[in-house]
Amino acid sequence: MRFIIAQKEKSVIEKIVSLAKRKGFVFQSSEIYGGLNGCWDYGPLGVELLKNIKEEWWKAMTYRDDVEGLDASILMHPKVWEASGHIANFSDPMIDCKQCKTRYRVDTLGDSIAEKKKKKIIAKFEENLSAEKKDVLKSIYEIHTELDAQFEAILENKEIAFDLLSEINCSKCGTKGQFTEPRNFNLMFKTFVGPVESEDNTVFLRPETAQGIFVNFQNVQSSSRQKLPFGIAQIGKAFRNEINTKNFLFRTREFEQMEMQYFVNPTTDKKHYDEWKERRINWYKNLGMDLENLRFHDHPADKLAHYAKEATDIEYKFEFGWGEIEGIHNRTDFDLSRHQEFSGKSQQYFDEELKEKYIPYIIETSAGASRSFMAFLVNAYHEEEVNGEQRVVLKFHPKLAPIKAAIFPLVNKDGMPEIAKEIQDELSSHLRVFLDSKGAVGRRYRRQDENGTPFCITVDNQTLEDRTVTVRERDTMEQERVSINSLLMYLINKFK
RNA sequence: GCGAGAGUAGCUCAGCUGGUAGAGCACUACCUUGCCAAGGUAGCUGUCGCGGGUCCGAGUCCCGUCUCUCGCUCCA
Repeated sequence: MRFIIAQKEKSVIEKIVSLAKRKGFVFQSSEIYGGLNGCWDYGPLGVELLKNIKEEWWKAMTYRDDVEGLDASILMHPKVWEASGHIANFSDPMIDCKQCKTRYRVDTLGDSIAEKKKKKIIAKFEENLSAEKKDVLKSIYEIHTELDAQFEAILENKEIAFDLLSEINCSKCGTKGQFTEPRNFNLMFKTFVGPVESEDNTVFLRPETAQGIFVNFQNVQSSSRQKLPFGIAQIGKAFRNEINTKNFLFRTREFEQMEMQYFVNPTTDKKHYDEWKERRINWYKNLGMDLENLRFHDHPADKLAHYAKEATDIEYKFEFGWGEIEGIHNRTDFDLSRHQEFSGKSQQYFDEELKEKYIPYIIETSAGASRSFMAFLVNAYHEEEVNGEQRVVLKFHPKLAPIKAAIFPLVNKDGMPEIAKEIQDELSSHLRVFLDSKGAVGRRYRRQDENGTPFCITVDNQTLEDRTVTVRERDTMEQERVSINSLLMYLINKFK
């Protein structure tokens, strides 16, 4: 009996990573130095695609009378992150069981241990403790008298936590004394304002753009004279020091968000939440995302984040599974209340119509620009067979395509290159176009297919007679004759 | 962070048990053809991810490290 090992089919993601590199969509960051984990650079075509995605989002979200734009600073006052809950929730000490590799949050480790067992563990732990450490323990006992609180406090104390851990069994595999030392996982990047590195001037790179909007709520509202309901939109980079990165652009440490926070009267939250859900999924649909690859994933009530009353994700079906590309949350008045509390500045809004003051509720639509980029790229990727040959084509929506049209002289003689150049000059002040005269025309079509260019304009023999060109559509590969004079309008209509 | 696999030209890869690197495509120039890629001729391209070690000699063996992919874990 012989085993035939089938050659592993390359995953779509691998194909896309290599296509992205070959065509100049995405490169690995610092590649010549071996790369930096989870960091990627957008190349010539990638930056166009990303820019187009952001532009379409910006148009859809801010070209309306109830949404204003904003571009807040990446560095913010450290108190912002205390108010937002990021400092408290973002820095849990974790331990791993070396035996079975299970990871635990140290602060919740005690929850699953029975009281009787806890007593036993502590007794054994006290027995083996050095005199010096016993003093530490004493001071803890002075503050905490309850067993559970004592247990937790010991685990929170860096000096003696490990001694207690070595008496605890892993609840999964039962092994004792195999826990790693507690390590802090702070997901925020830390840096310093000014040249001196000290605790006092520590600041964080924002882990989300939303807080920049919350703290500017009143500035924007009063300067733009907006009345509720209204929103503030922002596109910008955010940073999270993730434990590990994954899946190409999907989980990275530096990423770009497209966020809109919509401020509403608390009694109308449900209505606005539903409306924005609908608008946001339609945005993806209208830009050509396949329906079967899109879905809402509602967060069950018991899994909601600390700030949310209702939450749903718009997910795209990647090869690795459904992945969130946008979150829509009803954040209630959590954020503004917290900022009011921490800053001491009122965040209330006076509603002229109702003659009442209240802290607005916030409906948030938080889209990942980088994740959308990846979803649009994956969604556009098609392998087709044309006359027995494989054709790779990126079927971007024309609005997203990095290059809108390519211009080819059929042959490099009889004045065709000159006419092609003329057309390029005319179109290029309106659209991003590309002139290519290298190689057989069929090959040039294919090259543009891989770039996702929706239209190819060819100058041929007939052009010399009647000033018309052929326009070849990317997906159908069908051609249409258009006169050079009306070419610009013809194309512009295609991008509406 | 753990486990598995991978890293050789811009891309896809070959290189058997160690003897200082190859193919196809791409790219450049010229010729030829002329509407759905890969005709001809010539040419360019690599300290074999990085750093150590063993050896007379390392792409090949050993150790470390970085990066990517997959599976866990994590994802407020």
